[in-house]
Amino acid sequence: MNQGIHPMAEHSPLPLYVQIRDRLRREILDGTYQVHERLPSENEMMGVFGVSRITIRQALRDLHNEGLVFSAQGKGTFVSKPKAVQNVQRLEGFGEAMAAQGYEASARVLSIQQLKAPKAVVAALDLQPGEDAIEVKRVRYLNRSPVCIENSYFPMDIGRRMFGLDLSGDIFPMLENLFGIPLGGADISLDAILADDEAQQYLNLKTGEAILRVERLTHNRDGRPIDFEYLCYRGDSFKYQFRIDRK
Amino acid sequence: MNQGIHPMAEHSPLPLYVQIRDRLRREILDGTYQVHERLPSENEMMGVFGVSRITIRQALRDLHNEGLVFSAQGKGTFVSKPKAVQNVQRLEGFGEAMAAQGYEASARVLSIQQLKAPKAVVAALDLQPGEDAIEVKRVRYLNRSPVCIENSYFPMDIGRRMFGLDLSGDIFPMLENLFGIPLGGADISLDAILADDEAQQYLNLKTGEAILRVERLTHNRDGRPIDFEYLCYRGDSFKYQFRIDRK
DNA sequence: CCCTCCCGGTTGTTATGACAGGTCATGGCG
DNA sequence: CGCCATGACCTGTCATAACAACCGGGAGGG
Repeated sequence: MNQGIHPMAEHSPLPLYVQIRDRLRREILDGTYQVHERLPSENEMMGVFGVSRITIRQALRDLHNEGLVFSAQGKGTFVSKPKAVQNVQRLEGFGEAMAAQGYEASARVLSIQQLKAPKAVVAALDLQPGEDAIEVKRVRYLNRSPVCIENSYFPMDIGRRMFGLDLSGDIFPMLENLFGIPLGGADISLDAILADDEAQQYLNLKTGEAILRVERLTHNRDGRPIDFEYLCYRGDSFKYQFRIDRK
Repeated sequence: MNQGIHPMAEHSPLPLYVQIRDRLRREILDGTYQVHERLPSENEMMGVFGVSRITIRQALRDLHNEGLVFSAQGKGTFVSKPKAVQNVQRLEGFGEAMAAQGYEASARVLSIQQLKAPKAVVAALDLQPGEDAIEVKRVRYLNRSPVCIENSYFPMDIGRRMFGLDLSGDIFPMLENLFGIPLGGADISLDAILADDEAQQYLNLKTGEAILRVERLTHNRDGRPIDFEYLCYRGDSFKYQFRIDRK
């Protein structure tokens, strides 16, 4: 068995279902499987990948949750229409959103420091004038290319707990699960600006290129603002997508 | 077995994992389990519900996808956060949104014409290759300053009815009230680009200024795409704002 | 010709069993 | 006293097996 997917080739910590899921997703996205085309049956995949049915189903289940495939009992599993956007009524961080769409996201921490909160931060986080805040600067990578500079500001009682932690992952799950802060919603504001020095340096941009700037103020469930961020995306390599409904 | 959950009590077509999932969800929402409280372990639940572990895990998997619980290997499964508050963002046109905020908005129609739909429009509106569409080009003004160029594409059956109408107002209410088309939702995509000739001309921009570009595909309530638009906003005079919630 | 029944194929559900890997408390050793 | 090894407990992953529910087409009967 395990002819298609190598079982645990020494240093292959990735679970089998993850390998299969990612491969199927790649093949769906690159057109190997057309929209509404039937995927091989679970039984066939068992043979192809040399794994048991439960493993195949686990991979398909994830793809189903992502909205990439749908199943019909007695008929098979099919590629669904290529919806560009799905999870958008939901507040998600960059990494969460990208992971949900099958991209490989990572972050590099540039700095974390305590400073006197700038005016905009004071207003956003509802601080006292002159109060300190914690600033976290990160660069976001997508498929190993820098796409976003992220400047986050936290109130002291939350931000001080971040020193010494690994901030290269997603912050939202960390706030929720590690800090026990239930997140509520976020106010988002988007505009377009020209690349400044910082953007040119970290995003490898030339002078005069366009930047998609996002201001995001995230609240906890009680409505207290807890995270104010500036996100500067390369205009040529990122789109902010979402879906809204009428009434 | 099956002491807690009755197996298939005559007319109980609900799968066991659905019954367990729904019961756990109810208990989470009504406070039987507090936020961040540990749920019984999978092993314990096997005994309580009298089912196998795979069934328990299937129930927990669904709750996990709903964002109600999260797991930590070696520790247990925990309640993540209370119920979902769906604050749906309302789909509004430019004029509607501006009027709601007390601004004075107007529009000038540059052109309306029938043409062979460009590729992106064909894909968005789900047309046949080579099919015609109606294009409406407008400039949007806020307090008498131009802030947005709006290129809208409609399928023929809808667009042809627009000739001769006054298009200087809002299109969405027109579609709903005059045409009797109930609107559903819209997929929105934002990025940043540099001003092109058209933008420079109509928005009074210089070369090399940043543009906030919005692609908006609006559907009717049945899900049929009926309006595909490119909106190009001056980066320095307009912000796109909205609010989203975390599940 | 048409309708029905059946059968092979497919997904849906569930049981049992096993091992890997993480967490945590306890207790023994230095 | 402090450190760490150990084991109990937990979730994560995967295999094998079975039956149910459903779909589609073909065989057979009217």
